[in-house]
Amino acid sequence: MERTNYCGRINQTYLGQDVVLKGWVQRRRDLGGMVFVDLRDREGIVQVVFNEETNEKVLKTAHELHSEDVIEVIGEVAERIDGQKNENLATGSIEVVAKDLKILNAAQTPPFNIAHHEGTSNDLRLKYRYLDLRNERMQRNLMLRHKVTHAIRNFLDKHQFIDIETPYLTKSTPEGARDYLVPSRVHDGKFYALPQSPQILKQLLMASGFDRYYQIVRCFRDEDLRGDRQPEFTQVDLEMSFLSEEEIRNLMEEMLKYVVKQTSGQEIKASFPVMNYDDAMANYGSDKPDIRFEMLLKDVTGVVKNCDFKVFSSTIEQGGAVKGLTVAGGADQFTRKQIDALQEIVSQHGAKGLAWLKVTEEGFSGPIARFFEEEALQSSLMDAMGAEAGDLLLFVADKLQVVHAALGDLRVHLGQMLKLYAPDELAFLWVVNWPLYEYDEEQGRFVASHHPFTRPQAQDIEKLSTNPYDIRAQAYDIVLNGYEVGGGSLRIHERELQEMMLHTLGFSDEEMYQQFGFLLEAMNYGFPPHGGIALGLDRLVMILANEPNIREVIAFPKNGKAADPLTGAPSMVSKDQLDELHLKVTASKEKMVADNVFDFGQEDE
RNA sequence: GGCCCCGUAGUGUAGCGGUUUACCACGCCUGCCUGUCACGCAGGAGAUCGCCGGUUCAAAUCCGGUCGGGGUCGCCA
Repeated sequence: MERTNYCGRINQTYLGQDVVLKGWVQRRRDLGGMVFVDLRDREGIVQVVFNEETNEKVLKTAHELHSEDVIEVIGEVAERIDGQKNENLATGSIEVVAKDLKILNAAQTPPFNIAHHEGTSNDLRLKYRYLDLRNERMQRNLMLRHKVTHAIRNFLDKHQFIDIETPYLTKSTPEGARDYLVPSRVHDGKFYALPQSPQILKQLLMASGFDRYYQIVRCFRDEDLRGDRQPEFTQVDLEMSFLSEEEIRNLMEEMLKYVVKQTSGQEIKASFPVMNYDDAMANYGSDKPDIRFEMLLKDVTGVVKNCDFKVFSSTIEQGGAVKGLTVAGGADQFTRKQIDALQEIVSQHGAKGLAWLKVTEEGFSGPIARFFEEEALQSSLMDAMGAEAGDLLLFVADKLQVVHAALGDLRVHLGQMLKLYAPDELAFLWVVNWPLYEYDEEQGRFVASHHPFTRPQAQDIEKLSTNPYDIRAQAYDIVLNGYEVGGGSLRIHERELQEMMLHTLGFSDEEMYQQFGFLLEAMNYGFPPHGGIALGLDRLVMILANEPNIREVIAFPKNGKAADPLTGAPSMVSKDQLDELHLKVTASKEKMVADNVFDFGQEDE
């Protein structure tokens, strides 16, 4: 029989009608003379009733049902009498009285509780991902993801964007993340690289005159994973010709508001705040500030420069800085032990310690209070920190970079710990005026802070040869709730400027032509002014879904070691395969076998 | 690569040198039960305490190593 309805979609309008349902047994409640089954499909759950009056034979089969059996039920939709309705269930006011039951496929007992997978190890969930994805939360997340991409495509189509695919087998380029390499059978000893992003190709599409391009595209980076980073991830990749930075930002803002409206129903009216990179670093200690709450970093370097607390004064003497956070009302909230736990957070970022003061009506208290007894010092410190009685003051003294990293992270932790924002709040902002270059101490050279095709700000171009560190880029990041969900820039479209840029990055002429010759050459043939942005789709969906980890919005993610416990990838390959690819593996066989921990398909019987 | 945390029945956990025959809950199996909804009741099975080594009269418990997982710093233009 053909299915007539989704379980979760049955409601009062079907009363008295016969329905054919197909789904999974979420739960059986067997009362002997009657059986209740919670039947589940992608749209939800409905209660099915089996009893002797309707069909004795069917009741007998119902006694044998197990969790996750796939069944077909034919029955009549009936209203539940008062007192039997279930308020916690969307379909709780009705039930399906079964007339017929067919077991389409019986199931083994699942290896973990599918409906309540909280606390189940990540590894087990990934190994049986197809079961984990039956969980309501996972179904909801993947459907949300679908709605987000659907809304994006819808919006971009309306705005004349053209979806164009770019190759996955492409050329390895220096700069940036490590590439995933793909060996070539046809070309001895040569490799393709999977794209870290389609950056150059989308620029070339601008040269071709497509004017507005987009692609929802997989990107690959062979770097260590994090909660918000997977080795393969999805970008909403866009490029536009003839638009200014502001025009691009406005369009993206409109798109993001549209996406939020379409998926969560939330209407964001105000325009996104635009913050200078320098201000973000100074006030939030981060280039992706979470502006759902205040608690700004306060600079007290000038105030404590000459104080008797040597940790402060000598750090400043050596060129460092002292900054702090004011935790409003925190004096009574935090025990000594809890403050020690905060210390752990800052030390992860290289800070040597976390100094603290509690502000009381009588002045400061705490282990370093004795250094701040002088009244003038006390009041100027209070002023600088914006503090009042009852507050907790936390300080880090170190190199400015360390201070920012430590306090920036501490701030985020405190915001979370003290619940300083609503759980479903969405706080977008733009971070602009990025430095074009950063100095990489390890490599002893400048590296592009965005990428080598980023356009310097017009007034700074002359500094390319004199003072690269001082150049600002026409680059912009879109930040949401403390996550970088996208970044873009205006690009260089003039050959001469692009060559200057690459020279500053340390490229010789030869290296430059070898790596990027095709791009430079394209710039000879009428390359339009252009710019673009790439949004991290996984992160965006993660935040909209209110999930703490990007894995929860990806159907088949990798684990922390970039492996897939479900399929067992990556795995060893045969010698024949290697030979054909002209490859020789030098890793020890023992190590590889030991590393191959995945076993499956083996029954224990 | 560094640092931190975790590995005990199918799942989640308790136990942290000897009163242990390794606790509890869920799940599983058997039986009973006609209005349950994480149904209930009675009974039952299920664990070489990740692995290797050491300390000890005695190790799930302490120590070292190793493997696996998670987080984080580095890394991620």
